[in-house]
Amino acid sequence: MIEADIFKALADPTRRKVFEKLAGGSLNASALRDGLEISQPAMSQHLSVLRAAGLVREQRQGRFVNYEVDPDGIVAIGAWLARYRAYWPKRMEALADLLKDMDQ
Amino acid sequence: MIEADIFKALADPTRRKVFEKLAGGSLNASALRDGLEISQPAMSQHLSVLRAAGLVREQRQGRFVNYEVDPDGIVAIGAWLARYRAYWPKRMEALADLLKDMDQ
DNA sequence: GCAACACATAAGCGTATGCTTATGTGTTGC
DNA sequence: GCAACACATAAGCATACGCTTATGTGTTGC
Repeated sequence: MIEADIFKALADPTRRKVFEKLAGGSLNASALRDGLEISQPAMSQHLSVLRAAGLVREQRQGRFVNYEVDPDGIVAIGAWLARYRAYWPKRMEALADLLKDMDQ
Repeated sequence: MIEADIFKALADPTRRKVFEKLAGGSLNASALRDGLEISQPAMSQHLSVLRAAGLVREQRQGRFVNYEVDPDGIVAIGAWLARYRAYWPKRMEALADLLKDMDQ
């Protein structure tokens, strides 16, 4: 059950901040530490959790490891959210189109 | 920051099961226990967490308390997801309409 | 080769979380 | 009133989680 990992990963405020940073573009682990007062191992562990959840993917470049948002995680959340379509208010009706595509 | 509560609430597998049950319709705390091998206080605590997160809302009816999905929680998740629109794959493009409405 | 660097992993520790049992609060119906 | 019921809260406990320091792994450039 990957959605378990996703919600657990996003439950931590630091990981959400990291994810949000990556939404602005690809960054390596050191760059991600800027602003966040956190040790290097802590960041490494957080990135490991985000990666295991499918929210982030990595790409080695020399001795740097670049991280970026993994669309798969985004899709998984969208798919989960789509299951509760019956409770979407009218202004979220547009999501119905998403569900339609995902069912295929 | 309510989205912190939302993701924390959904990080627990039992609470996700409860939420999914409620997606099928309003239920009271005892009925929600059916199938889930969990004590009455545990369920009460889970419901408290879900309610604090805005995912669920309650309605007293005599000595029963009926719980139902709170659309506010759904919208909050949708709004969060909308922030990462740039990383949605094409088949999630429909969500763009949601973002548009939410920005108003 | 080897020193410097970027990152990952290991081990240990304090706190948060989810569970249990016990008890409290509020409602129903006799 | 009071017994039965539905649910909430309190207290205590085992485990999970996030952090730290220490160390390991892999890459770069001299």
